[in-house]
Amino acid sequence: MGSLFPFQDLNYPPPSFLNPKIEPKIEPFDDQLHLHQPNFSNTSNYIQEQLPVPEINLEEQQVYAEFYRISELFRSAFSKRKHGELEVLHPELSIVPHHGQVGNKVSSSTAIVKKALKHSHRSSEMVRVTDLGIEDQIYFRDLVRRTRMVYEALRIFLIQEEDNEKGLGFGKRMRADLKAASLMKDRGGWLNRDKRIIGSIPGVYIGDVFFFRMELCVIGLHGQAQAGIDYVPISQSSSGEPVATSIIVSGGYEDDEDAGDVIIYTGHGGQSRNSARQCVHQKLEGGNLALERSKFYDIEVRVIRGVKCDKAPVGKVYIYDGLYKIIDCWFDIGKSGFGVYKYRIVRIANQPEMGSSVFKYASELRAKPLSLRPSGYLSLDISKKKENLPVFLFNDIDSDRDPLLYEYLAKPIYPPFSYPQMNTSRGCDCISSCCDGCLCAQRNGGEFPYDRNGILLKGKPVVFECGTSCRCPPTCRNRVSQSGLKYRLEIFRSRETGWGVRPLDLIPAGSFICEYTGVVLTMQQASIFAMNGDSLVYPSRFPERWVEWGDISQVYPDFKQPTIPQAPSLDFAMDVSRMRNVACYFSHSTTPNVLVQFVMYDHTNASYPHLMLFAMENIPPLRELSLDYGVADDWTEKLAICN
DNA sequence: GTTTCTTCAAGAGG
DNA sequence: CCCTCTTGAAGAAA
Repeated sequence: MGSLFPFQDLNYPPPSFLNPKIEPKIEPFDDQLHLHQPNFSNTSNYIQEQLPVPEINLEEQQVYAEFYRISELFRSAFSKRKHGELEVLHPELSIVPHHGQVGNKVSSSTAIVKKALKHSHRSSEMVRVTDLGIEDQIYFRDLVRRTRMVYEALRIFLIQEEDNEKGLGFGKRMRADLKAASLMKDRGGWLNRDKRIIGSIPGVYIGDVFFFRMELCVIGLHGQAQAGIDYVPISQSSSGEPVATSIIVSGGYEDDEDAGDVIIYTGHGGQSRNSARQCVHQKLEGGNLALERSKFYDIEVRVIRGVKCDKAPVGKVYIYDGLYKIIDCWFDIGKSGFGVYKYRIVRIANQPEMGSSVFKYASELRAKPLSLRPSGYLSLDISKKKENLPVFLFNDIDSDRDPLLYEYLAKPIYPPFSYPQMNTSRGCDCISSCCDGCLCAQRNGGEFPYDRNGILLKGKPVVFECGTSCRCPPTCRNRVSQSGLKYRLEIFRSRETGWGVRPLDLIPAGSFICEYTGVVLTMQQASIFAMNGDSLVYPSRFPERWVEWGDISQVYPDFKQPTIPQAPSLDFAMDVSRMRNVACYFSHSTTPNVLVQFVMYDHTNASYPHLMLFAMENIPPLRELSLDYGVADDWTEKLAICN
């Protein structure tokens, strides 16, 4: 089977960049300034009596035929098994605690992210963090991920709250991006404030995507709310010289030239108010001086690019592109005839590919896949139009064609008895779009599960979308996950994870990605099926990652993740041995970027919810998608073996 | 510690 | 779509 349980853990950066044998180093920085010799480290039981089958079309009949075929398999085997044994085969639902299990080594490095207090300014102590072991990498990735989830949850919460108070589209909007950051700062929720980190920030990977400048401040990637150059100021540097830490290249200066690996960057200042034109000479001070000093001492800077992106809330995203060095610095006359400081900034070799160029590549790939990659495609749509977007199948490393052997199943096959009997279910009576207080909102605990953009607001034990018995149109905002793919996906072959899945689009955090499909089996059916050595997925084994999504208890301690509607009993297994969809190829990770949210909409059997997959973070194009399959209780031991 | 100043934000309106 | 205005918050410097 191979691909069903891709248990190879997927933790970025990919293993080829790791060297787990090396102890983490947190180097004091000041000495290096004086030595002038920086050391840049490389960096149902099966219902016997048949219930009436609802009216179905031809295609669905074939699908049901498959269900009955499998049911028949069990019918013969079922009688030989006893209930007691079945219980044993049904493992307890286990919620894997993921935190604080990362080993003792971490404790040394956690010091650098110790929560800052409310009034504290940034520290003046400079450090460089390199050669983190894989456990530490996972730890920091998780920390950054969680911090970003809080930020995003808070931001969306503030917007929702404002909408609820003032109604849609009236008056000026509050700056939720700023407000969320400010609230987190007050609670000490910002990262990396007790040390100034030179070089890469632990837990932030090249290619990571941000929608707001303030988010860069929150995680400590770039500490300036607006200024493009962040640096350790003179007053805080032991050598009396400023040191640049990070720059943002976002096209705001007319004299910039961005060629990717090489940037001609303009210093800041000299611009008139409300205009991007130079109107006075720049001075060698502040960030300009810091960049010059960083060049002199050969110190690397982080580079973040602002890149146009229609899907982003502000038409722009910020992409972390890795470390660069300033190799040249001069004073020049700019296009407007005033003096500007210019810096030639070159990307350091042997880093993962730049996020911004991956962005560009992915957009070309969407437009003309075959001209960019003439060989390697096994299918340009493995779903054969069953999905509303093509699902690519790509393998350029070996001859494995395994995914072609399975029938593509866009929706799971539920047992007929899970569908409602005629006219027994009720839906809402909303005509255009669902409104507050309608039946469907009540089912979800009085609020809608999604925002206007279809972003999942909070993880819940189960989400009720509007269904077949509702009168609202398909465009209703409570029909997010039942509408199919919105982002293009590619199943691809990887040396690290076997078969995996990656998007061709940027997927914003909280977005619906796809459903996990297969043939739904009762536990009794499943237990027999499992004896035949076939591939089953048990929904109850997915750790409850949804509790992490939309959790703002860090800022509002009273906040509790909803426990209503009640958790489904999840008394089923999903058979993917013959029919499956793209979700089946997601890799496993203990720091996943995708979560499982149970959703009900088309049938009434609460034990058989849909397994809907949502993005837990902003997922850049071509980054592999990963799910927590809940199999890695012994993960740390496994790691030890791998190393 | 406080105040002033600058700043490659982001929203809204023209 | 681009320009301009407004509001805004952090951090550096004084």
